Amino acid sequence: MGGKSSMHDIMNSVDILFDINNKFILLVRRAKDPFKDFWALPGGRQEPFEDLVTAVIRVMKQRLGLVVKKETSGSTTKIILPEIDKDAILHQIKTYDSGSDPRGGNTTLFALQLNVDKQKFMSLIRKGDAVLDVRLVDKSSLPKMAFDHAEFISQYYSSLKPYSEDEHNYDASKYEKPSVTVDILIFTVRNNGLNVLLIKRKTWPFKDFWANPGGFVEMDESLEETALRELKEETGVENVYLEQLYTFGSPKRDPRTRVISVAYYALVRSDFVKIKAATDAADAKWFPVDSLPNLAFDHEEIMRYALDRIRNKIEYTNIAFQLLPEKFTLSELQNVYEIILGKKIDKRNFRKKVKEIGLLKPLSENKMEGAHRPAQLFSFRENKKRTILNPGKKVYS
Amino acid sequence: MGGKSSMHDIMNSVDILFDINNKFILLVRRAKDPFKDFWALPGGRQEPFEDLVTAVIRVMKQRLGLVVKKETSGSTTKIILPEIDKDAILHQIKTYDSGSDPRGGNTTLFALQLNVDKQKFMSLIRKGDAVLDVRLVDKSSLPKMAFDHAEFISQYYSSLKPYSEDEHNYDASKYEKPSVTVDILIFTVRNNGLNVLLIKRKTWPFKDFWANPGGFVEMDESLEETALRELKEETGVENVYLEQLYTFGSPKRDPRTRVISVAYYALVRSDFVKIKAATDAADAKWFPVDSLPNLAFDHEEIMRYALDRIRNKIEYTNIAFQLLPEKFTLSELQNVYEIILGKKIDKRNFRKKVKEIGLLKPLSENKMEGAHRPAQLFSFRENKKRTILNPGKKVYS
DNA sequence: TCAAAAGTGTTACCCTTACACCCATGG
DNA sequence: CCATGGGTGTAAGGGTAACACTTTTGA
Repeated sequence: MGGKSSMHDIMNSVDILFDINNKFILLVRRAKDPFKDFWALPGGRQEPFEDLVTAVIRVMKQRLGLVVKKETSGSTTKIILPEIDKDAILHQIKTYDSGSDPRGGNTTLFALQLNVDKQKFMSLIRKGDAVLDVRLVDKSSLPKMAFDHAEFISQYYSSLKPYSEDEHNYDASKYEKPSVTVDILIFTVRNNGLNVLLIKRKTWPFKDFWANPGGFVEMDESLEETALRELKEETGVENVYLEQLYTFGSPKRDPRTRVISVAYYALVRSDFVKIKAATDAADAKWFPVDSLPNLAFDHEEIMRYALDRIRNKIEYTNIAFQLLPEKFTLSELQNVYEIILGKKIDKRNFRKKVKEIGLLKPLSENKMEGAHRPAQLFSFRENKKRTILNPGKKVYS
Repeated sequence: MGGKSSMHDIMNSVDILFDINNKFILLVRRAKDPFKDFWALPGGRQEPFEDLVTAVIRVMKQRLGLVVKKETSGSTTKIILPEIDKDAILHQIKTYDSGSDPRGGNTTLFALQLNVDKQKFMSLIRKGDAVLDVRLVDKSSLPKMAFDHAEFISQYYSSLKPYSEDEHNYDASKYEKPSVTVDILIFTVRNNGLNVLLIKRKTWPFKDFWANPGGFVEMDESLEETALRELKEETGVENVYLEQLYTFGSPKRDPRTRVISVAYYALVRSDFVKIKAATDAADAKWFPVDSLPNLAFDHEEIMRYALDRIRNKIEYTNIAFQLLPEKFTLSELQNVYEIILGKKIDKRNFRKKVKEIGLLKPLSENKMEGAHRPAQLFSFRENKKRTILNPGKKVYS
């Protein structure tokens, strides 16, 4: 294992950031070198074979005279202050290595966020071991700090994961809000297959994975407007079939923060599309839906959902028309159905139904292409509302 | 500082989770005790006074023959694999204490997420020091693991990320965020009609209007959990049919602020329900859907949407069963269909279909009620998946 | 003249719908 | 004995699905 050990006595330690009312931090003034007389986060050594959490609790007692109880469930530890009937989750924030402490060993930073009356909280605190003074300090005006504690604190506040707050307070503005994005699945028929437009992510998380295009909802636009804006940014197209698919909101679906994503899907004519890689994408490409790459986030689940919806919906609506140019042949129309449904349809039955519902306007032109009989061209009558595959069914728009 | 040190030679170590294509994990088989022959995450000791990141890179080289470069900016480290032109952020996941390793010391888990060709990646790997074998293993079928590595992996995938870090320091707070609520439309069959539960608002806006129950999405609960929580708060019921309906997000739908509402609907048995007015409601009451009062916000639109969905869905799914008690008569079942569809169904045709699909289990009991012939009771067979009204149709759950 | 796609009807089967009378019970 | 809802079968009609050969063109 690694190089030979050189038998130093390495000390690990723990530091504690008491985040009080999201305003104050509890600091202690050090009685000993290194950094004698400097302010620091309360902390101390982790004894050999001692748990990190045990060390934290011991340090609270020895440095601050603070007696707490703990309650563990799974990998979560709750710290309880019985005298003031408060509790909070003990969060492990980050482990810093020896660069930050001349004594060597690693230092693991923990944080405890409490919403309490300042006086009440401080009444529980007593100057302990190796401590000259204890004080609540406003987080925006910190004194000079020992070790790298200023850096610890600034990292804590710049990347704090949301904590849950008191349930009793119903003021919406005090609640932590999730981010809301609109993801859009853009489908087209191309190269004899159903294709979807994906973009390649160029940052963490899921760097180099392919993903559905999407973006944040602006405060003054509707969800559909967001979807249309994204669609235009990615493809340049504007008048297409667009439908809300589903809203995905698992708390952990995006590792950065809570993101709720409203998924839309669009059906576009591939000959209209000019792919433009938007700013947040390294690359953009059409993929056949039956040979997709690894997708980012939960986009595989979203994709499955969309394909189900399209295949289901094409049977009782006329959405397939969105994928055809203005003038088209009956074979082209049938081809779209076959591609989306993934199965062959009988030619005579298909044509019989198409013609009997009167949704198509026969044109006098023919499409001459290839060494075979020319095909008659048709266009759509907008007003009619019956479906092709199930003419007896109602049409749901 | 704490108790007196007892001069043990404590070893800290690092473990590395290669998260490949969001599907595979790189494991090594250990050549030495402890846990000889077991599979483990690649890892190794952190030398005294060695950086955590340096230890990680050294371990990659010694255990896996993997030569990487690093690039540090701020507290973020990027790992580069020059041979295959890939890079990824090295994430510090969590520090585990000595409980997880009999040798004592803390173990810090790092993760590296890569989207690469499996073969290409493995071509960079060579069995190294103290390693019998190296393999990419599907994350869903892990072998028995050394130490607590199975636990490490499971915590990693449940996204235990103490806080988020990103090259560009992703800062969700720089965008203004909308509020997100879940509204829930609770339907039941009661008094020979389809009814919906509404609550009376007791504050501005729409004071004294009736509205669908709803509430804010908490940061750590999924949308469905929010809906279930609201449902339980309002009605006390827990095991019901619940389905996401649609997400409403017009910028002006709530006069207070931007509120995006994810609507769910539930079908409940009215005999199970005990209406409790939650704290934010002056009153809660069942209303027949064909004589609704004025509704707050855009709740009339949401209601129309829900009724469309239910009436449509009852024809090709078995959701109606949710509205019946465990034992019921065929007339009661037919009644539910007639109430929801708002039209009469032929008794003989209905019974013929119900019986021929075998979804019902005839019971030997009768229901004796009123001055007429007793009715046979039935219960549902859960396993069958054909619909009543369109037995030929597929069933969409 | 051959390959390739366009174009064209009929039939069997199954599902849906319409329809009327007897049965068992309580009052 | 009568009012009330429970319980039962058949036939017509319509939509779906299966099936094969001719037409037109370019090479």
